[in-house]
Amino acid sequence: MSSTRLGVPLRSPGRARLVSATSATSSQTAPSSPLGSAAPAPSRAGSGASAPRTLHALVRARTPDALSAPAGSPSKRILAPSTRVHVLPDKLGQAHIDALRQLVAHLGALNVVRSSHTASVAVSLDYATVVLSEIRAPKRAERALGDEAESRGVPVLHHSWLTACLEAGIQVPHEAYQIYPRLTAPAASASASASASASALKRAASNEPASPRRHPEKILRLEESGTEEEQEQDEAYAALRGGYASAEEEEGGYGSHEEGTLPVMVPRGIDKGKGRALDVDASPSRRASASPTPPPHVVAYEGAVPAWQNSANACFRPTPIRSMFNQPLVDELEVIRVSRVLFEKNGARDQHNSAAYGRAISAIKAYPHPLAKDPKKAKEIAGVGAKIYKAVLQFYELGYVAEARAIRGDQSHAIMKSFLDFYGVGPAGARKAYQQGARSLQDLCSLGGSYSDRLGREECLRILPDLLHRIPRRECEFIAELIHDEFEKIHPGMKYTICGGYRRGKATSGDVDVVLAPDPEKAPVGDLKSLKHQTRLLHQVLEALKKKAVMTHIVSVAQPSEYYGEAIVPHCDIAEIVVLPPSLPGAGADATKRPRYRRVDIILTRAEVYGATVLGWTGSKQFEKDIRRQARQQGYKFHSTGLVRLEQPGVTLDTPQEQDIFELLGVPYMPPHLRNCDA
DNA sequence: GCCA
DNA sequence: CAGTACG
DNA sequence: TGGCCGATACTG
Repeated sequence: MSSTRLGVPLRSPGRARLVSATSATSSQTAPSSPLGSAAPAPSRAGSGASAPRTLHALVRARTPDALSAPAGSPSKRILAPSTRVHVLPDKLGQAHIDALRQLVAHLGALNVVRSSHTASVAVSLDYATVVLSEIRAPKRAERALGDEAESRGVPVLHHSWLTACLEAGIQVPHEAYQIYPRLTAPAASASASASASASALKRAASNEPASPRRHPEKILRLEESGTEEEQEQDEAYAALRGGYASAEEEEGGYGSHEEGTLPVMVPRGIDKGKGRALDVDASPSRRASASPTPPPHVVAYEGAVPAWQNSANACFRPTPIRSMFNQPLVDELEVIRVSRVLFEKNGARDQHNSAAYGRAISAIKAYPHPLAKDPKKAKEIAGVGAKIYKAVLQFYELGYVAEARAIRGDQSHAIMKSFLDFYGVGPAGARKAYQQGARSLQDLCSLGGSYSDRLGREECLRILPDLLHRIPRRECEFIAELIHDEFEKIHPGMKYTICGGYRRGKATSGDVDVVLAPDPEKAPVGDLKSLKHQTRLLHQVLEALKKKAVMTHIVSVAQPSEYYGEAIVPHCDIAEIVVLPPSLPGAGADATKRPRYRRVDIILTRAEVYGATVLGWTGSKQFEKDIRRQARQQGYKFHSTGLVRLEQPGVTLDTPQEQDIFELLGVPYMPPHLRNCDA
């Protein structure tokens, strides 16, 4: 392993691929894979004569091509893709079993099929999240399951649950169909319709209510990293109350952050009162010292806040950090979205499924009325279609969305979701790692690590846990100042903005995004003479940061293309690095606490496109996607190196300020605090 | 999954 | 090329 | 029914 620590090679150690890592641990692979275990439904029995006519008829009637469609690309996704179904053969004819399996696949779930070699029922039950049967007697079901499965608590449902889901067009709660374990509340007979016993379902579900405070995935965290999340939630709840949160200091040594004092922003569509929002701009002159007075990094935004409008485009809708009205619903749908991300394949339209959820979630988050009062209003929200509308109704009828609840209860989902938090691990990597038996950070690192397999296991375990911790605002500012100072030494007269979640007002950030450019206002040196100078400047600063032992790793330094066809186009110079900041000045007694490694993005751009770069790095993700869509629609293309007209590619328009871009695109200026369009 |  | 990152 | 952010950029 090349010494990546302190001796930072300008060749990046890279964001390593988990996939390509050492293939050591495969011992525990077998029974834990959610994917590898599933076998496609047998397709031969398409016209099984002895199969119950009703079932086949149902499938055929609603989706003519369902039976011929390959398992794995369901035409309707009604069950969570993480649903793994085992069909108990008892009392069911083979044709009936096959039909059920096809229905399972059709609904988007996976069949768990016991291989003929391992005749053990227990083994295949190990994969299953649900068992289907014709049996109606709990005692018989228990016997059929065997000891091991029983201890795992996989519920046995009557198979009519499947057709109920198909009919409803959405996954329905399974309490009414559950045979074993027997529910305390007398569940309706298996054939009863789900809606008939809605109140019973409510009771049955009450032991697992949809609550925004549930964090099942926390189990996986290495350290006690819950506090930051809670901090952020406290802030959110304070915002909901319209009050102030007293943010307890958790990140000792770095002073307290004060985002609890952010006032609630009320879009004019809700309250006729004059919209007043805040902008966050880090400028060295407004450095935070103590915090009796308003937080210095928060600058009032005095302009008018755009009113809510029912646009399918997030950039037209003011969206605060948390919805004051519908956040629990947003959180519920987000669970489903993440599961779609984890399971989406590359080939099908699957890949846009999660994006559709993302847009709907964003639209609901921005919706300025409580849907609880009138859930039917949801179908009028642009971005909410037939399917998600059903989910909304279900949420207010039952208190949860059945699919989301099922996902929450799925341990494999929780684990894979937690893998996504690691740098360099995406959906494919998370799936693969899980499949190979990884269940923890340690496992992940020994599989090859997310962030650099050159780091090796030890280094990996040393750095990655730190990177999971979110960064308080105060420290974001401190780090940005360190970096800006280095730029000033080499090229005086630079301005900078801390972008990302920080700029959107979040209490903590996953990393620090610093956008810098020569400031024409105050530059004694003036603008950089050329893009080459710009690139060189960045490298000089990196060198300096390395010397000072502030920067410990270079993740990557972008070498963007200089050409666009014939034309030379301007680019941003981007460095993704890891820093180990010295303790904050004034940390006092708490200075004993060791600092953490932090991810930092340094973006060096030109004054003429400063607005575009800041806009592009402020987010949120959904906001960026949608403002780009809007740009397309208006005959432009936008990205963080500038705005260009489609007719004249190669000519980058001057956009020194964010407002310039909003204006050109016909979008009302949205202050950063209202661009929180992701769940 | 949603929409032009 | 797929996978991932970056908002 | 086609398109969904970026003529992103990097790694293996």
